[in-house]
Amino acid sequence: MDAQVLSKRTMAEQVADLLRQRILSGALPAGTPIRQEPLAAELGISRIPLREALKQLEAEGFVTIASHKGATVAPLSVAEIEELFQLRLRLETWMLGLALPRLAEADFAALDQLIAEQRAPDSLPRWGELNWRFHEVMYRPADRPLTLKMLKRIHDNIDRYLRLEISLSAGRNRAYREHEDLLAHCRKGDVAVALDLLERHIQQTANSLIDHLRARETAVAAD
Amino acid sequence: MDAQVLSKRTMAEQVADLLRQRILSGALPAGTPIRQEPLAAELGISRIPLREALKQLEAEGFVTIASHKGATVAPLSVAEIEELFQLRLRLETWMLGLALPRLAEADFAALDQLIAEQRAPDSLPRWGELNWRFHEVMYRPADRPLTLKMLKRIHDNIDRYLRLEISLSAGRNRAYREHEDLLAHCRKGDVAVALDLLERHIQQTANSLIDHLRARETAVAAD
DNA sequence: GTTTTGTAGATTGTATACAATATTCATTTA
DNA sequence: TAAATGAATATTGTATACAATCTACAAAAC
Repeated sequence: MDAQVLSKRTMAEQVADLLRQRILSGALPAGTPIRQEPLAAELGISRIPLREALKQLEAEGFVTIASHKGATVAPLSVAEIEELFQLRLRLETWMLGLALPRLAEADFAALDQLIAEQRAPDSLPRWGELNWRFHEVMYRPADRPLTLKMLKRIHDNIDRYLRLEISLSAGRNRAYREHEDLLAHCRKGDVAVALDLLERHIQQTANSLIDHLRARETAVAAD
Repeated sequence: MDAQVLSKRTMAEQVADLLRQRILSGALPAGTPIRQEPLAAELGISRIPLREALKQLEAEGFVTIASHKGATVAPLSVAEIEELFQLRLRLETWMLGLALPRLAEADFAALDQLIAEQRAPDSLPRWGELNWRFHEVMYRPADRPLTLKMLKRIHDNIDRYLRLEISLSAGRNRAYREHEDLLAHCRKGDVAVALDLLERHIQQTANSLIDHLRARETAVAAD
């Protein structure tokens, strides 16, 4: 039996999950104001649990709350996105270095499976989730749960911007190839090469996203 | 005029600050259950803003909330404290490397001032704050605001345990000497030595705290 | 015409009241 | 005696109602 399913979840928790999904999926893009009364009415609840959900999402970096003014979907500046990628670089190379010697055959099999799922034709809406799970499986043996939680938060915040760019499929195919390459070298236990590939993978992702965002920025400014 | 002072702060914010202070000062030690009704009554408010404050503190890592069971001051395991120190090591050496070439004379003066304050006889209750400000001034020129915020959170969570050990004054004096040493080499612009000293400073702090905690743990277990 | 002021409406913040869940402890049963 | 049951109590979760604050726009002052 799954305890999560059985345990009565609170309204605030369910609402937080729902809104998080809407933000990650792009249904609520950055900057969207969140009015409490209409949203609570739509969800059929009062504003109290909604406010608690918003506080939770604020802590996760998805929402900005200004006293007496309300909540909006948090925008990330290009500088902040760059910083998040730099954090990923530092933390993930550390984690992979710790985890690599402890990766077992079951982990490699799971990673193969995830790459296959990512390549499936209808996987696009689950791209962010599958991408994170790939990285998570690699880092979990490092046995650093707080760091892993931090990394998930960083990934999620990046992903809602990456989504725009990854739908173009060119970057997506590159990411899959890099995952395969990285996995192959992890299997061989080639630590130095694996860390180098991971570093480049993160760098590449950062560069293509930031180029894309800068292009959009100037396009918007030219309007 | 200071906008912060003028802006009307919400009850939830004030309560969060108050509780955070009580937790950091040790007035509310780890594991203490937080009952909403009595606490709200003591503060002269309703449970609604108190609940929002608790949600905020949960996000900051100071409080654990279990549905329908209530909130407690979050305990940190020795393993989690070790992980937090390892995160500090990675993030702070990175930050100092970025910041060092950009540290100006005004920064060095501020750091001198902070060491002097730390050495003042009545500074013990402000130890955590002064210690963080010393590190913060060093890292701020790195211009990585998200990382800086993350580090503050880590420092605060460590500090409420460090407080127990630092009151013994032996470790405190060691910390001050290490700060002075580190500052001297930063002034000289000696990057390699400064990074090495910072690394050792964090390691030393971690070791003495963890030894202390392990000793207490076995002492308690022997009860 | 521009800026300032003031008021009405919209929106958030919080108190109160009630519902849902968990805990405690006396009672029963094996 | 020990485990199981269940009602009484305590505690948290949420709806409703009201207070405080902000926003937008019209009127007044310069």
